[in-house]
Amino acid sequence: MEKTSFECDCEVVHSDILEQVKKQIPEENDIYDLADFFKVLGDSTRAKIMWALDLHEMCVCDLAVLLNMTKSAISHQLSTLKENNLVKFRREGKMVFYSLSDYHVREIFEKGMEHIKEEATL
Amino acid sequence: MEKTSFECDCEVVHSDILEQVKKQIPEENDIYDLADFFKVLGDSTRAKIMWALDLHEMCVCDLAVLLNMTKSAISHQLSTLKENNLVKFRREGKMVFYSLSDYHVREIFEKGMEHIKEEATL
DNA sequence: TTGACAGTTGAGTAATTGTTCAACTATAAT
DNA sequence: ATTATAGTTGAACAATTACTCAACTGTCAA
Repeated sequence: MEKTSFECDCEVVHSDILEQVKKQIPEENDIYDLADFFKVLGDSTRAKIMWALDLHEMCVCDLAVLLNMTKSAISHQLSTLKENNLVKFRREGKMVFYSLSDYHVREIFEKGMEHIKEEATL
Repeated sequence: MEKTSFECDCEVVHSDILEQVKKQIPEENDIYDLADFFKVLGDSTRAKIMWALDLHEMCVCDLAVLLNMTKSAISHQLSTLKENNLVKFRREGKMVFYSLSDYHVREIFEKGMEHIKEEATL
């Protein structure tokens, strides 16, 4: 344990552990991007949309009926998902069909659900 | 395509797809819990803490120095992580050491990072 | 018992965010 | 061209939330 004088209100830390962790922890930007990625999945409306699109491509109206929300609300959330490259879309006449753009997402959702289910049994 | 009269502002939907998706989509509560889980990971401070704890157990001061934040701010976020069963802790004298409580989290973080890295090459 | 430090907690504040509303664009049909 | 419907977009509002600050508890040492 060593004295320190950082901007935080701490006086004693385990500097050996700190050094080790500083070396191995991912870059600031990568962690930031990762947190942003999880933040996008961390809204129940977007999570429902993602699950639905994982099962089948759907148009905005389909999603609006499924979630019992307005087209506008769905479209806003699809826009967020689009910005984060989680969904892709194709236009067919007046309709726009959305689907998942990345296979990782399914795996992440499944792992997350495992965690949820396991926690429920504690 | 069929006429509908839901509370949303849609008139025509693909009812066959809707029926299929409704049958397969997870329960409302499970999706809600999952979104909450991702929401917890979706903050850069908490994401940094989780990465750090994945590398080594650390006390509050260690984390405060590592992230250059106050003990209070760290403690609040640890509290959130605790509530969501993502970290566990042990007291040793005046210090409290935190560590990850669930092996799923590491896998989920790694999958998420894969997604980020892949996206960066697009 | 008193002082020092690690950590927690609750209230308050500033910033973020999900939805609504209204106006808009795009496509197709008459 | 006009009308109708699918979808998008920006502003505004309400709700959430991350951090600060100050006061607090818990543990150890003298």
